[in-house]
Amino acid sequence: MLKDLTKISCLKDNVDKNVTIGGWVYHSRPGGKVIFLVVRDGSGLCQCIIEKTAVQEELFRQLAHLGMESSLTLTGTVRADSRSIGGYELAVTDAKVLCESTDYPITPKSHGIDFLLKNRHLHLRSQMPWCIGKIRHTLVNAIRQFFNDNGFTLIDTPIITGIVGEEAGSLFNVDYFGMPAFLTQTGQLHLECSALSFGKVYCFGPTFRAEKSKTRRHLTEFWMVEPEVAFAELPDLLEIAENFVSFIVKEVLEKNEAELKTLGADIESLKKITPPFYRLTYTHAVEILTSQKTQDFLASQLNEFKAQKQEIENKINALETEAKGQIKQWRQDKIATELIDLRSDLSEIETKIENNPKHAKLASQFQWGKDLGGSDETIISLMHDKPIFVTHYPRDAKAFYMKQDPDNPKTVQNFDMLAPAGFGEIIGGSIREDIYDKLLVRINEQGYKLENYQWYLDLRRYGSVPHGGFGLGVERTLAWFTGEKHIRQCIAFPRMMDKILI
RNA sequence: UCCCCGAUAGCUCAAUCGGUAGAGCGAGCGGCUGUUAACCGCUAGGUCGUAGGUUCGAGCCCUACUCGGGGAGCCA
Repeated sequence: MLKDLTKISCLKDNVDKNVTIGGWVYHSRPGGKVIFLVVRDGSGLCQCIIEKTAVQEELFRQLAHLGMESSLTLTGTVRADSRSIGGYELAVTDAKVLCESTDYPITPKSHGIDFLLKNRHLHLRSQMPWCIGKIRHTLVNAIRQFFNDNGFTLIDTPIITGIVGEEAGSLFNVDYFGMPAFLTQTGQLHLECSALSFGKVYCFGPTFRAEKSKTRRHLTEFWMVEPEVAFAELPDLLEIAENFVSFIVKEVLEKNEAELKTLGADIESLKKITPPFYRLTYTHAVEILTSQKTQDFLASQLNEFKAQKQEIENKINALETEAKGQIKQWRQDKIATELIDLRSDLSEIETKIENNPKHAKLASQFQWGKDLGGSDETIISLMHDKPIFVTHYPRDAKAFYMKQDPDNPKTVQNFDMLAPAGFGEIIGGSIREDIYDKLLVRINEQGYKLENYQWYLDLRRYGSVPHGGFGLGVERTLAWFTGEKHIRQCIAFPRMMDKILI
């Protein structure tokens, strides 16, 4: 069966030939003498034309009544037609229905997020999840390719672990034959061992955080890639990170331009993502945040938001006035749909207007020593058109293993990479403390049990070298590339706080 | 844990001052040779999230709860 089928993505190579495709009804527009069936097969969409005179009468009747997501095979001649989606269509001569679907829950009209998540097992067939899935595939491949081509060795770090990376206690507990264990929140500590064996290593897999964060940037299970490099100093890491991010952007742009367009991604901004990225110290970032320039920037943003709000309100008023007049029913419907969209835009812009002064206040009152908050990152991110490295955070705000900066002992040699245009943190990383005595002090300061870290200290006892690494979140990166607002759309089966679907 | 918003047909949303519950999509039937979220006609579809309260009368007002969305903290 499979061998007899032609993939829709290959129709362009089969013009004027007779082929059979197998797929699902994505959209149906039955007419009296001609039926338009848009069929998807996992490789693309194809409009199939069934003329009443070209097929048997009973088959025509059956095809005219096919519900969305009915599965079938269709045989016919491929022809180029600019009116068809994808530019090619199938003039059907025969078809075989495998499964007739009726009452498919997901309709061509808009749905709420709750409904779509409850129907995730079916929603996965829709265009948006499909496009994101194809881009994710490219992204994951590009990530592996970059590290494989640059001398890194893949290390599969454990998912069940007894060690805790950072002090955060928000880990999932596992009852491991009566012993306490956790689902991993990072492969870093295992990678440090590995880096002292292989030199350059990386791990790539799921990671788990039991943080009670219900936002569009959080998942409890997400995928992270973490390189770790021996003999590396901070500038080395930044260079690897910017080359890495530039490479994966380039790959996605090359291989998924059509999907990016369908999703409405900002392709022009993505094309700007090339080395070098901006470099900013934490101290400099604080100066920016508390500067008049930032206050002016936020004030101008506020004005822009207000202007946008006014514009949306004007549109709403105009449509409401029009709807009150004597107009055709179809126009009424169209107005109703537009109003729903506009009201949703309006509510979003109102939130921004409400938050702007709060963020401005937070930024202006920012004190050296605190970790950068989400809104602070967003402000820095909005002020740049390329990714920004923020380096040298205060030692007290960061994890115990980060290496102290010799030039300013109050800071550590770490970095976050912020995606531009308000997307925020995509990467977090650091040089690790490689001096035995200093690490010992940090472990004691944190009040950690020394016996749990003897093995970690061993790495500093036997052939310690400067080393470091970083972690990049796959779903956040994907959200940034695609312009998707919710991170949960960027994984096939999202796991969120208080919610496991299938 | 805290703050804000919401819950009306399978889905997305209306319902003016508290006064008989509405529309589109989807489903079913019929019509239409080129449709692009097609269009036109007809049909079916409701315990207004749950429990109380105020009132002659509650989808609308009040209280509590449940569920969902957005945000803070934390983070990739």
